[in-house]
Amino acid sequence: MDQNKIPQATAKRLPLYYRFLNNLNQQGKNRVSSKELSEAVKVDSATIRRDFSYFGALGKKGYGYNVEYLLGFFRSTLDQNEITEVALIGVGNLGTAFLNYNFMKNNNIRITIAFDADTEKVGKDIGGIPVHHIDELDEKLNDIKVAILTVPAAEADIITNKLVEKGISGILNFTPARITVPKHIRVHHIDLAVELQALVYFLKHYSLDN
Amino acid sequence: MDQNKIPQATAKRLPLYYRFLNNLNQQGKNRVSSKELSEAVKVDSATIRRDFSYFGALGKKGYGYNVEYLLGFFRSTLDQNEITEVALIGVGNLGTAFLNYNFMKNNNIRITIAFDADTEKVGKDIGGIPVHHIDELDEKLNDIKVAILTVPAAEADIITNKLVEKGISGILNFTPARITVPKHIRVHHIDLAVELQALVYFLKHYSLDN
DNA sequence: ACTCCATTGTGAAAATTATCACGACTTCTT
DNA sequence: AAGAAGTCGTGATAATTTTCACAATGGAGT
Ligand SMILES: NC(=O)c1ccc[n+]([C@@H]2O[C@H](COP(=O)([O-])OP(=O)(O)OC[C@H]3O[C@@H](n4cnc5c(N)ncnc54)[C@H](O)[C@@H]3O)[C@@H](O)[C@H]2O)c1
Ligand SMILES: NC(=O)c1ccc[n+]([C@@H]2O[C@H](COP(=O)([O-])OP(=O)(O)OC[C@H]3O[C@@H](n4cnc5c(N)ncnc54)[C@H](O)[C@@H]3O)[C@@H](O)[C@H]2O)c1
Repeated sequence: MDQNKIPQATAKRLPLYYRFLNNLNQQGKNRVSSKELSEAVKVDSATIRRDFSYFGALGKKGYGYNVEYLLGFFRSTLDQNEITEVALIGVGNLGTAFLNYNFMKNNNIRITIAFDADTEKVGKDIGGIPVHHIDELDEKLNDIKVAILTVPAAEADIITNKLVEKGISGILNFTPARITVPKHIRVHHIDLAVELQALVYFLKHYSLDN
Repeated sequence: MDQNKIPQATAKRLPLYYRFLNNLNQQGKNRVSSKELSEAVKVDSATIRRDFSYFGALGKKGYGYNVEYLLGFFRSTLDQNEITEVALIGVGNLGTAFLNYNFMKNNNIRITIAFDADTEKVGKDIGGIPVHHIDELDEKLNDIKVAILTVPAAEADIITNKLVEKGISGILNFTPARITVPKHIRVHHIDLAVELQALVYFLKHYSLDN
């Protein structure tokens, strides 16, 4: 595809930059330096300049970056002009929190459909999003390329297989299961228990100043 | 502190290894190779061996690793013999999900106290955890070194300052705000909107086979 | 006891990521 | 108009992380 040159580390920071540029724009600021941005997002200013430079010369020497221009640039780079629809599987504690959350502030990604196995939940609207039975996945999940997985770990592989068959491209996996997918499908794991344990480990084993 | 030699990338994987070793142990397996482990946790087997090697020679050539031994080793390395208490601030959608979640399967980390500003929520027990008013933070938050932050973004800095004053060491921050802390305090950000946007970006801009 | 096989542990190389440091250019000030 | 101050873009370097590849060695089978 187009920009295979952009380092993954950079790509992961783009949404963060985008959000802060939006904030600045809403505050009416029209100029920003890598130094200011650095303080806001806690990323070294040289790293920010390097990140931006992969997209060309976006700023002006001695001046900084024009907020509106940069924002527009990232909006299209991050495909925020079109809406990306996302499905959520597993309307439990975590799934419900996501459905109720307004992802779409400054953000054109929407959860538009949810699935669960529990007949208590099926048929409801949660946060304005309809919950269907998981058996209807095949019928209802069309043209959606991204799924959020918040089912119990034991169900993760089964559901993943269904999603893969249905032609999903990316999965944001919140279950502790490390799911197996064909290599053209991208999975990002967010493993809350691991994050918490890792934080505790760092606190106990790393010296205070790093 | 003790093991400043262990790369951060390695440290972040330790809880993952620990969990899978627990699973294997419960399944009655008493032997495992880096290759098997690799398939389960989706980390290259050479990386796993390298990770383990920072702690010494834990395995046997031609045999692999003894599950029980390795598990015991990681249990003490990850301080899973003692309980780590954690506070949660902000009992909203996300906070409630965490309180209801049983973090402690194979895991000695517990949320033991929660705080909120909403008097509707104060006084309740959610998932068996008492919710106190945020104004009681100073009085009630003692000896707890780790906090999970799930308040609205606009409150993040205020609450962070309170936590810092109270002597917290680590914060797991779920708000989109990039909070500012003295440098001896460790903050891990889990930014769900950023993760989702990054996933979408990868899908659209990276070729299918990587 | 001997051979074969699997698998570790690790030097060395490669890949990725972050940071330094400065020349070039812009804007601001006087 | 000239000089000072500020800030980018980037070559070079450093730091970190991953991966290769294989000698060394323990275990299993005969
Ligand atoms: N809640 C947390 O704080 C938390 C933290 C870390 C990890 N997780 C993980 O996230 C996942 C979800 O956690 P949760 O607390 O929301 O669990 P939950 O039990 O509250 O929710 C799971 C939901 O999935 C539904 N479900 C079960 N089988 C299904 C199937 N085959 N198809 C569709 N839906 C199905 C259930 O009906 C339920 O609504 C789990 O894997 C959990 O380990 C949760
Ligand atoms: N829910 C999600 O799916 C989701 C996704 C991404 C990010 N987030 C972020 O996580 C945070 C929490 O999200 P949420 O959906 O749970 O929000 P929420 O509004 O449901 O919950 C926030 C809670 O914080 C409490 N609160 C407000 N001010 C407080 C204060 N000063 N002290 C203590 N408590 C206070 C509120 O009473 C409420 O219970 C937000 O910053 C949000 O941006 C949430």
